[in-house]
Amino acid sequence: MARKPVVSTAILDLMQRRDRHAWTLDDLRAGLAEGKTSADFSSVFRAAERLTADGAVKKLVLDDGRARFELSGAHHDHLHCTSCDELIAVPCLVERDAQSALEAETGVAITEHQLILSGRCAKCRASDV
Amino acid sequence: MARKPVVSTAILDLMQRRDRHAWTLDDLRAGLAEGKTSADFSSVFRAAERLTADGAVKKLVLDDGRARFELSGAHHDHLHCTSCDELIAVPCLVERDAQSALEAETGVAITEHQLILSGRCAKCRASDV
DNA sequence: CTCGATGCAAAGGCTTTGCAGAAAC
DNA sequence: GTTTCTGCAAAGCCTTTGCATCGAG
Repeated sequence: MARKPVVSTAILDLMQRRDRHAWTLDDLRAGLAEGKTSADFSSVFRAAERLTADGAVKKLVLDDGRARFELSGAHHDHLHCTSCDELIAVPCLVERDAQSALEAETGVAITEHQLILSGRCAKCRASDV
Repeated sequence: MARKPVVSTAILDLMQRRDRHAWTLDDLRAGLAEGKTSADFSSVFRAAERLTADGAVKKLVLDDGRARFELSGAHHDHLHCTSCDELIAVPCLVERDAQSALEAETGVAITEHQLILSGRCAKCRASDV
């Protein structure tokens, strides 16, 4: 390495410091901009891409077509509030036995899954009527 | 209605006739082009959008950012082959009890979920090495 | 000097929209 | 004539890439 990956480091730092669970590229850029290490969008993109490849963060894409990044950790599923767009981590709800049975039946070697539950969070339901 | 929605009709017809489970907009356009009613991309887009709103088809977005459309029917989950990109319908694998418990705990009113299992299908695993 | 990291700008991929023309009633 | 559907073209939204520059070893 001929130069420290300033942006990558700042992103990890940001993600660890803040409470937010999942970040879009723009969230990350905005977050960095609030601090000392503001960065160009493409730099944020490349840093996030690299962190994903390195396994430090995980990327997931929602229906809106935008990617979200979260710190790596134990597998979990997600709850997405369709009103405020918040993404909440929840324990895995997929039946393991059924998944195994499915592999046997279909011949597909399942390597991972992504479950996104959608609804309106308590906050949003309380706020408007 | 002052005009028959030719494209919408052709799309439904196509989806019912062919074996394919999920269609991208481009798949639909190509499929129509093979038949008599080829249509412009925007027309396909609007027809699919309308069919989705009417509940005739369901739309889902994969990690690649492209939307797929499938005929409406009983809820099911999906198995996505990362090699050949095929999308296979499979029975729902989400634990209902756990989902209910989650609603109670989080206060989120869950309206739907989308589960996509990823892996390589038997065909793809057999074809290379 | 060398190599990776960054910024700027432009290109890509897919979706979405504006507008005028065409078809059905 | 009125209404809705279509095609064409253009704009949008995010993501991705090319290229020159910069900075640390």
